[in-house]
Amino acid sequence: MPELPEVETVVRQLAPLLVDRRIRRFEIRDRLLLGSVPLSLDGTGISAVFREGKQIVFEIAADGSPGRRAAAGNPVSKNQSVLGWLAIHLRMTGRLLWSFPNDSAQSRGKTRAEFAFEHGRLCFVDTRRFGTFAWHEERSSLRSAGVDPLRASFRIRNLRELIGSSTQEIKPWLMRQDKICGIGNIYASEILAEAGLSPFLRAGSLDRKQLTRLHKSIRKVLRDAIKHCGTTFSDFQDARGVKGKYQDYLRVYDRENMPCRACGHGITRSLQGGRSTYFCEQCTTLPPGNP
DNA sequence: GGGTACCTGAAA
DNA sequence: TTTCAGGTACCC
Repeated sequence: MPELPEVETVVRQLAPLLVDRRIRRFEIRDRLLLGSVPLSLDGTGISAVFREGKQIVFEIAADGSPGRRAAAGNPVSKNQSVLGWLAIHLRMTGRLLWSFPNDSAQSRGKTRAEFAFEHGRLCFVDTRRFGTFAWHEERSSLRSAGVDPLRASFRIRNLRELIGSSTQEIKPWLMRQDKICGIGNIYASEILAEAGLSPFLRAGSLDRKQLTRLHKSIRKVLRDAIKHCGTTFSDFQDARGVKGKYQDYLRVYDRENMPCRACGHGITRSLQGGRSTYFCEQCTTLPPGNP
């Protein structure tokens, strides 16, 4: 499910529900997750919820007493009570679903971990069981290697420096989390379609104009997707079980043989690194010798 | 770098 | 029955 926009959607919904709340009970039910959190979280508090790359992070504080709300812009992480950070990665099919005590029972599949609060519960559901929980004692160990493309400080020249003289094709390059974090298979195709660039171009071959278009498209596509609460195919749901809306706006992804929204030409599906790539042959110039 | 593996279920 | 799926870790 989740690339940057879907993770951001979940974080924005969970933060007001969870920050400064006490975890009554935290329970892991899937053996694949056992041992990932080396201490009991029962009775601890959540002092912040944020996104780091594609991870959802709960800052866990020792003092979970309610009403100890930190002043805005003054995170609890400044004081001594922070125990650590729980980083949740949803991988392909993970979901974090919130329900209030009086919500009617929803069908949500098998719950693999659950946080119980006074005012509701948060269930981690993950069909394919690829999702991970990781415990960090240092804030710095959370940081993903790649730069967050929505940070104001991410400029065209940063993109140019990251790409360098890479001979990798630009579409798989965009999905490299050690360079830019947050872009996955859907948005890599969408970003290139928005920029009018062939997914088969060598990353290091992009000229100044193409880099400018790429940089602009990365930010535009991710921001627009967040505005529409992400993309849903089969699995993604936000924290309240609602699907994203961005699939209605996709230019190319999952649209093989359907008409390009710009020129009407049929969308092509191809494979790169074993993963589907979608693009319009007419709106992009293929490098020589490519399909 | 690319291929394969992890795991489950839906669809072809 | 086979193929495919939004991610990433690990192997040459």
